[in-house]
Amino acid sequence: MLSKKTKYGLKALTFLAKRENRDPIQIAEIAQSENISQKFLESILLTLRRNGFLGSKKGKGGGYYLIKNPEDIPMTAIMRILEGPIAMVPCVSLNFYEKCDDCPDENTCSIFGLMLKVRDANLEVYRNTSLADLIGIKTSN
Amino acid sequence: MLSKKTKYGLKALTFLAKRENRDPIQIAEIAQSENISQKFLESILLTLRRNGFLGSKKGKGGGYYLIKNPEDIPMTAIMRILEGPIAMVPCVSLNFYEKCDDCPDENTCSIFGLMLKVRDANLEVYRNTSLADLIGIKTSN
DNA sequence: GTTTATCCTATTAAATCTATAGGGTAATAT
DNA sequence: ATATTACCCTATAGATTTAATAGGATAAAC
Repeated sequence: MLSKKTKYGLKALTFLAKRENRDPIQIAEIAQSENISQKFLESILLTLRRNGFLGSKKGKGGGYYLIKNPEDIPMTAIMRILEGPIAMVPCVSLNFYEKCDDCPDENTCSIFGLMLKVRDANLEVYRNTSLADLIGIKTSN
Repeated sequence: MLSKKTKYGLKALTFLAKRENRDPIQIAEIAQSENISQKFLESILLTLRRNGFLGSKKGKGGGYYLIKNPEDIPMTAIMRILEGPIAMVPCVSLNFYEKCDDCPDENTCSIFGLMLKVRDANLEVYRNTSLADLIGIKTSN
């Protein structure tokens, strides 16, 4: 399941990406427009700023704004920050590798190969999708 | 993240699939061999039996056994039973469709298209992998 | 210096996942 | 028959994660 955190984060990012200019937008405006708890969204935007996706400005006329071109923000980056590892098990994760505590040996694990294929399939999608693609015409089907 | 339920279920299924015959195997033996809490595994096997993957026999000499050929058990089926929907959001789910409560319109939702692609990528993998594939030689990479 | 709006940590509330408890039921062996 | 074995089944407790809130600190604008 996609967490609300990721969902809200993506909605906020697309909201900002859709705008013609990069003037700061207040949290309140995004929250209201996208139907998101303002405080919750606040913590999400903070995370996105700390990870280099957003810039912010304090005080009157302040708010958040995109710091990069939407074309240059791949889904892999956003998903890893908001949702965590793309892999379903740590032992096949590229960026969050960890040994599975209950698995004695990856080479004999029956699930390992499947999880590898799943990871690659998801990576393929996320790598080939940027924030810009999300605000464009909807994908077919 | 893959739940322990699914992980344990898959391990139990592969354990049973690997055997040469289809004699009943006790829960205790599977649990011990795969390092799984016996009571937890019990409830998982029960689910798998109720969904037509396993048969069971009571009393002495009883246990669980595979009811189908491993080749005829696609990952889609197992994942849906144990892990739930393959889609990350209900609005793109084939078998568990539901409208997202916070989304006014799927046609204008910026995430919809992405989630559709992710779902299809995962389906592609799960549809083309059977339980038999899990006990074979490990996938490359 | 007052207002505005982000910054930041901590805490609570809710939901989900994992595991256990404890007795019921049916099959087998003797 | 009856004792034993092993699955059947529901409920519940414990642990973890997710979602949301609280409340003040900091910095910019006017």
